[in-house]
Amino acid sequence: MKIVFAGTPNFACIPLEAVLEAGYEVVAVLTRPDRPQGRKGILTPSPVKETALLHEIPVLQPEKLKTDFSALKEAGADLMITCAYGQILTQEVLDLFPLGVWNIHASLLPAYRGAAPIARALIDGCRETGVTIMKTERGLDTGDILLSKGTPIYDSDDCGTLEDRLSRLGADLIVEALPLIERGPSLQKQGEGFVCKKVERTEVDFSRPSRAVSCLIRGLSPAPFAYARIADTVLNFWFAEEADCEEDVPAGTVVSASPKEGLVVKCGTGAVRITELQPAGGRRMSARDFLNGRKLKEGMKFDIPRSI
RNA sequence: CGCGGGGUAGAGCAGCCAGGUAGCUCGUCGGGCUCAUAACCCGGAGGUCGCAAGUUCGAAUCUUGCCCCCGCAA
Repeated sequence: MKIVFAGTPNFACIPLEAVLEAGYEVVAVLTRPDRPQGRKGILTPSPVKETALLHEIPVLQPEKLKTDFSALKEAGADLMITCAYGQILTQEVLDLFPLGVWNIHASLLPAYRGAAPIARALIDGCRETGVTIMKTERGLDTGDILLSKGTPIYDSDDCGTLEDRLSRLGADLIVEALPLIERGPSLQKQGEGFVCKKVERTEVDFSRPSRAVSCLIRGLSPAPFAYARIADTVLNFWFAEEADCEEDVPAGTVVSASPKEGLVVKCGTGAVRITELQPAGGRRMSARDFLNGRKLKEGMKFDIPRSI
């Protein structure tokens, strides 16, 4: 069975390697074109491309798949696996594969269809999410479901750790799914679901409840980050946990700023303890290290963004 | 030429503008106090001040060039 693997970000790398390790013949990898990255605008290949090159698999990266899929056709694969590829597939492309196109999606469909299911589930405070293998159709993640598996979301998770776990889960599931697909699987239709939007860099609104703040921070870490302003500077937050707070002070007030107690900020209800952060121009550091520089004192107040 | 911050002890920072003894918080090591401690007190070790050249009697500090790290924006 010849397979094309379509994917772009890190999330797709482990599934790709799993498919290879399981002994399948991946005849080509489809990924988005190299993009300029960082301050210097260096042209950077996608993580999936790097993985493909490592395994000496031909890489296809059309700017517009919609009009430029001749190379994909020539690959002559029986089946395509998609995993966060990043371009919409047309019916013409879907029809290229006798055994169909199958998607690895990082949510328990039909919840969290779309762009940023992992971050969104975390931000929304979900206690569980998962991975779904389903048939890729023209609709946005609406195809019939073949397999799915859940995993708990812990308070110790951020988007990075959760993505990593889901990526491994997706790898296991796709390896489990391929034999089923060859045999002609039975599928389950999706129920009523919803689409989630891409995540953006977001200013923390400390007037919200502590859990909402903590989930936002963790959901946007390690990118694109929840941030806040204080004392004429911007802090990116890498990690936060909920904390107790008896004090009756306005939301956004720094309740504790000692290396021992950590950086505790009052929220609308409760408080959060920022444990990992990054000042503008600086490296990521523990709150302890940050506070050792004595930049913050108790009683100072974070800006609260205007109502959204 | 997109905008900007930074490189000083193991960590996080101050000192630089107005050149002249290497400072703070923490960690670490040793000692003390204590029933005890992550608490408190005393003491110690630990630094090519990113690199190079220049100015100067004297440079972390001023000048020039270079290297590296990072935030925003794309």
